[in-house]
Amino acid sequence: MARSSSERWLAPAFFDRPTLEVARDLLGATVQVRGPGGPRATELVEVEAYGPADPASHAYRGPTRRNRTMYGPPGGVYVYRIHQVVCANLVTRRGEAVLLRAGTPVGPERTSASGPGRLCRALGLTFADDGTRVSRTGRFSVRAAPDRLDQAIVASPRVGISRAIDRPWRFSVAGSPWVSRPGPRLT
DNA sequence: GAAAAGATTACCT
DNA sequence: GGTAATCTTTTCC
Repeated sequence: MARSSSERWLAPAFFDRPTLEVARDLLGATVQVRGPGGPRATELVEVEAYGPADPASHAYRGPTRRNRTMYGPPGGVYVYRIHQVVCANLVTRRGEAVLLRAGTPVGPERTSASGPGRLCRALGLTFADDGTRVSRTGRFSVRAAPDRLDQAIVASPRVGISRAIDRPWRFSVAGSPWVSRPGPRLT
């Protein structure tokens, strides 16, 4: 699916595509979360794909209590906890998802969204959001990236995993100051 | 039922 | 650059 107008909200069908394609197309997209204090939004600058037959994926060993959302419909929001922090993914095809790793600062406070835990905290996402679905008018919505990104997309190894560390399935916007450390590989 | 590991972050030297 | 915090899920016995 090609990128479309900058005002287009992504429908669940957008996520029903190969995970690597979805991951790349999410760079530059805007994630918005509506909450009691008003909507909070960030423009994605870094994501990671967790695909099929992927030893690093939470779904590698099949459905479990934790990863059940990954087996739900495309466009689902899979939230998991790690070390007192929550991280958010968008479900693509069955058992696959894209981890949201970093975005531009959020709100007038310019709260940091650089890093998967900080991104969730900045948007006000909690474990209670696990299992919700992307929708134009709901709590969690995603607006399409511009037709053409100003900057190139960089592929590099994923962060913080111990298996399948060779797969370059981390995608980031080249030169963005908000990409989480230690920064994308330059090659 | 117990133990280990973890898609992280903050703070230390 | 290294490590502690901190706790749930998973995995193994």
